[in-house]
Amino acid sequence: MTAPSLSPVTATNLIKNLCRQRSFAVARRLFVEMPHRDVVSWTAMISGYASNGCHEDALATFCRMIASGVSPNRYTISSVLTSCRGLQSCCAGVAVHGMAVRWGIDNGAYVDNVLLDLYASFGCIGDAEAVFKNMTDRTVVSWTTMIAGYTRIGHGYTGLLLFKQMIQECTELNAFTCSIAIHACSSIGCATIGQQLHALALKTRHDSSLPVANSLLNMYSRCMNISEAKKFFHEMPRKDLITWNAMIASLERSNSHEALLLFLEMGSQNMQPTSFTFSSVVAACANLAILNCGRQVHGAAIRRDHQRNLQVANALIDMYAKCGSIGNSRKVFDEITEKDLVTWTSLVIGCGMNGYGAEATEIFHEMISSGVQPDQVLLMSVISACSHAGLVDQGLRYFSLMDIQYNVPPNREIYGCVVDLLARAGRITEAYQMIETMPFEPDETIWGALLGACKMHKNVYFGRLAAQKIFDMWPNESKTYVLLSNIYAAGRAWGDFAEMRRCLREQGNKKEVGMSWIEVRDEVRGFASGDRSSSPHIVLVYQTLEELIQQMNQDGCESDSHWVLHDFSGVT
DNA sequence: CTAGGGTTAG
Repeated sequence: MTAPSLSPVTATNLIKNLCRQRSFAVARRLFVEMPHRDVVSWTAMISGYASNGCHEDALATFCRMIASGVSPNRYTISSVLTSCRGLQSCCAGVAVHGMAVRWGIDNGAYVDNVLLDLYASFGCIGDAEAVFKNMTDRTVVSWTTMIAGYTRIGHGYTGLLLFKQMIQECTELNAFTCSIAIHACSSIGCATIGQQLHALALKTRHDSSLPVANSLLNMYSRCMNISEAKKFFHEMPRKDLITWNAMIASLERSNSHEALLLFLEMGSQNMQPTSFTFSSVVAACANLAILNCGRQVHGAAIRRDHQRNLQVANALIDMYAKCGSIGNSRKVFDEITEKDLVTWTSLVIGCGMNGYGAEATEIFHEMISSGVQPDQVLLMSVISACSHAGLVDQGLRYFSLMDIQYNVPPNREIYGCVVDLLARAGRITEAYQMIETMPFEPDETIWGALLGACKMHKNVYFGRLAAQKIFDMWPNESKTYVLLSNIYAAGRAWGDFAEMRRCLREQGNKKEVGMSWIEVRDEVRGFASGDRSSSPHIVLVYQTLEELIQQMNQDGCESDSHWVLHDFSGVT
């Protein structure tokens, strides 16, 4: 059958179905061969493209329609606005909005609802708000779009206020709105509202919707403790991939070992892991620094062709770096064709933490030459890499250039990093002056960096000062007492040392022992400093340590073992 | 011929 013999209605339906099957070429030929193309057939073609992700084609078809003298209607406008949003083109969206106003077709809830989403997703929440206020026929979609828009830009609380207003105005509540409201609640971490929303979901029976249940699971893991989330997960009558991914992602943040166990269980339930799953599981391996396991997960990702997913690849760079296998980080990095800022930052951080400061700066410059705009996280990583590699002056140069050359204003974290850079290098006075003159209130991490450096460089004067500041902010932080007492010990200020130890004992503030672990063949072995009973091979370990220290001393390196004794006496 | 939802990373 050829196009001319089809009725316009049949041809339109056919175009719609062909687009849904992604047979765009056939749909287009059918459209072109239609003897008479009215606004409905043009719109069918545009919306066929728009609702199947071909936004450029939708926009181009819209332009041809205008050029051929056919006026759009509200259906056309809402389809083409969908594509403007899909192309992330605020300009195109504003232009189409303007045309709609000129043609007098900007009314109607459908057009307004797309406009809301368009403005909200470009962060122009004020424009969205203006459209919303002028709407005479707000639907539940309008409310939901606004709540989602506010949540996306980090104003979850405003979103929840709108939700409350919506309920009061008796707008029907559906599962869409329910899940986005719960999401808004997770984003601000409010457990009380979260429980109220759970009750509301139960009352309205929307809890049986999987998206609602999944956002409740996410809410429990972000607003309450992980055991609540686990309980909810196990009690869910139905679970889909998103359910498993959400649970694994939340375990990755709290207990990476359990995340790996759940990943295995997911496989035994015949759920196929997605890129989401792999990025969480790779991150879990990174947290545990277990290289062998990480390589196996990498292999599993390759077998399922998820290693090309950018988030997975970025997680792999981080994982290899944290496992000390920076060469593999580089390999993964080199294979990524479309790198984003996180890709570059992951490698810079990886180099920095492995002591490759020069390489970190090289990669940074490579990124700048390729035209990517850096942000505060990246500049902090570069300065931190310089700090850890002892490239003090280079780090200071990046700091002084960041505002004028890279258009990145330094934030408090970056000032903290520079304080650390100076203090670590023994330039304690300069570090202190930096704290005093910076445009931010120093927090306990900044004073902590100074205090740590004072310990390293045995500076009693500034150590006492930094510790005092931290006591003012965190009176019960036993770590501070330990650090300061060690500084006193180093300065032979034994009276002060004894006083600090007395405070520590009086406080009775028992600190958890810092554990470390190492992967030996297929096993992970944990150990703590001073622990002489955790392994049958511990005698051999200490013998080897002694030999290393002797070797270091022979080579002219001063070993600093007396700190170890002070650090762990009194802290259990 | 038209609109809104749940899970990932530095």
